[in-house]
Amino acid sequence: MDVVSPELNILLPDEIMDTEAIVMDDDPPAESPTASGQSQPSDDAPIPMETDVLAVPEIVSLCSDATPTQRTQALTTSITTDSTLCSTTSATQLLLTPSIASSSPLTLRPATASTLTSTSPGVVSLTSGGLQKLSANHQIILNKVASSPGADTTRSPGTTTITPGGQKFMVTAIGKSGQSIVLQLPHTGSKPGSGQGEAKAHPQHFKVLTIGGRTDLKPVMVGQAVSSASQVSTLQAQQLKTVQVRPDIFVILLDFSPQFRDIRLIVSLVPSQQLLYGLGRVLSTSSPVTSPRTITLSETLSSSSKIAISPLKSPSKLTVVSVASQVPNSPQKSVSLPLNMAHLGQQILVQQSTATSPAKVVSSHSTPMKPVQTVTVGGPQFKTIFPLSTSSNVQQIQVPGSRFHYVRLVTATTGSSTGQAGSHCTNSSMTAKPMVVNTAQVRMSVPIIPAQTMKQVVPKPLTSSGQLLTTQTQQRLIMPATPLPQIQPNLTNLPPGTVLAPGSGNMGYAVLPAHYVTQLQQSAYVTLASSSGFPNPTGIQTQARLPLNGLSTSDAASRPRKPCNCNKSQCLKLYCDCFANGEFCQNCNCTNCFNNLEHETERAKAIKACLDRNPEAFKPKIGKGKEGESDRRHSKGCNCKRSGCLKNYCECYEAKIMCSSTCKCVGCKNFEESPERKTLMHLADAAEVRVQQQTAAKTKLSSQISDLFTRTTPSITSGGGRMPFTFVTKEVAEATCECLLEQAEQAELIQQPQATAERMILEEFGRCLMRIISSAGKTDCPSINC
DNA sequence: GAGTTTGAAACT
DNA sequence: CAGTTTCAAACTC
Repeated sequence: MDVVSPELNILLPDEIMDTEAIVMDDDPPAESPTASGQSQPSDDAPIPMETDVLAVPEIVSLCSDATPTQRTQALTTSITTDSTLCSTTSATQLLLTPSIASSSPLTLRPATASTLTSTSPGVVSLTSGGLQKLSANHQIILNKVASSPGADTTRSPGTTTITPGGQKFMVTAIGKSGQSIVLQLPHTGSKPGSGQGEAKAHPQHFKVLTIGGRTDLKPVMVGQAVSSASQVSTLQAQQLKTVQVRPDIFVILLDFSPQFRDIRLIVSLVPSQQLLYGLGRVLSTSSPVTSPRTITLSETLSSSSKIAISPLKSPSKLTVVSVASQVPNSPQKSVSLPLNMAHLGQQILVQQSTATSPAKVVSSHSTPMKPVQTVTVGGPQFKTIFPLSTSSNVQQIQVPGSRFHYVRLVTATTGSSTGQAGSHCTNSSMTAKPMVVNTAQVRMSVPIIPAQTMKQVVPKPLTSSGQLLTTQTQQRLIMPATPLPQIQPNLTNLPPGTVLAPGSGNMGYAVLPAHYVTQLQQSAYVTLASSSGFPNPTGIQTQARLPLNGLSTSDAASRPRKPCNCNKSQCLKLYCDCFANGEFCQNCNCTNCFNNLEHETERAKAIKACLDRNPEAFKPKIGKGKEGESDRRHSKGCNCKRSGCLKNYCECYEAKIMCSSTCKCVGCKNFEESPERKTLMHLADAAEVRVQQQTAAKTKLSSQISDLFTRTTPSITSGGGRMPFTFVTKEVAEATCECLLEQAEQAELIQQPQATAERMILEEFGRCLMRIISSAGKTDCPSINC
């Protein structure tokens, strides 16, 4: 099912996600449409609140249009913060993990509640100044819900009640008086608003939020299911606000402690009846938080998914993770897509939709998630959420003029998502005030170039439509927010589907180093797995075992990258290829490496320093030619002295381009008419051709032998088996001769003496015979490889 | 694998 | 900008 992410995209204007920008509206909209079509008039007295809300629907049923059966699904949400990471690695994790039980309600417990008491079996009330009562029914009621079924009528301002056995999760007094939002959560075998006893028949599993660590608050097991979940946490929520931008989508604003004040829970009911919820965070300009954090959102309804997103360091940046879930009865599976963009404070909005695929553990590259792309362009804060297609892959995109590599997350699924993406952009640009480039109008000449081979690979221009892959449904461009003004002009060439969003202040541009996502995925998984007490699905530990530098197996194969061996540069200098390519060091041999998540600050400073020294430090050195490789040239030119520019010391030679007038090399032999260069090229070409011919010959031989098996009649047998000579047909003989000729040519190329050449040929002949004999001895059709 | 060579990056 | 130093990759043995 498609995730209607544009809604979220539209529904998340700046003022919603930006704490600083939120303008509380004391007057609710006269008509506050609700997804459920219900109306929850609130005649209760105004409840004191710490914050107001922009708009509050009376009742919003997340699955209002869903059938009772569809409503049977339940959610369990947990937000945890690994404080240990914060202390040790300056990284904080925020985990939102609805999981465990299929019948668990969405549980959100801002744990900054000063007190948490268990009023009755299965009922836990926690009180805080800004929190409201939470009822673990299959509803989330925001603001007043006096008449809501299952609501705790005894609630009081600042009280949050969690009733595991119920079917409602109620949050009251978070909005204006008389206003409420009821998030109807599906619950198996129970009606919305049904009593607690029914909930007992369907044990609830709670996972409690943990964000930050208030010393004055003890982790509390909420309900019996919490004990089983063993995921007790503390959420430093001091205020809870709700903002409904549209009838079907609203945002729960959780004002946590200062360091977590930017956390947002976004819940939406998309037209497809999907429940979308997720975390978003905004770093306000006043946010003192500078330490890197990782936000991981995970959900398990009948399925689970995880998204890890690093929070932003730069002010007014936004990271939103949204998870859409449905598939009430689909087999359990684990889906993970951590997106961590923490390093450079990039903007990321991620929306995920779990698919109805059979139970399986999906790797990071096959996860049925729909990553979104967000490009920060500068200006006021903006956020966009796009649905990310399932089975997304990561492709690298090289933005002209930028050495950084953008990542395009594409999906293997075919469909009309491309147009949909454009539509999203259009909608976003129409709805959202911040400027959003309609990518449908963008013409992108962005090649997808492996980062490591950037200097060597001729960029592949896109088609006129800018569409690289016809099968991709979404193009995602995720860029960290490192300011790279120099690439600004090139952003106009972003591919369709790219969303250009204004950044915050001077942090105009976000650049995603190559394999940023994949690398961060791996990192996030590691971090996730290390989260204390987190019920890590088995898939998490296995799905993110990416090869070098976060590359997928296929990527690694196509773009092998050497691990660096830096010792003194901390991998924060351009000496380090990883750093120079905008990648994290992973599986490298470096020591004292700072090019990782744990050293965001240092890395950001190093990037800035490099840019200060050379604003084009991260631009590709090899300029892209207009018509291919012939026009490629080193932008700066080499400065070789002794290598003659015919060794890999020379960047030009390494990039397989000839030196140009920009080079300052001495004794250069890397020019068109250079005999030395021609010799090298000839040898290289000869070697390549030789390998190809040899491969072809061997393949042919194998094919001939295989064919022989199929054609040989059983009449020619000896003792029940075919005689070896029956396999030496004309075709086999020819193929063998080709192998021998290839061997002879090879011996000649390497200038071997005649005796050696003869020996090589004979050895090859012997190998051919052995293959033939071996094939003859097999009963099945063999496949012989020389 | 250790040592050397090399040239870009960093520094002065 | 030029000279020097530092650094890590490329190269050799």
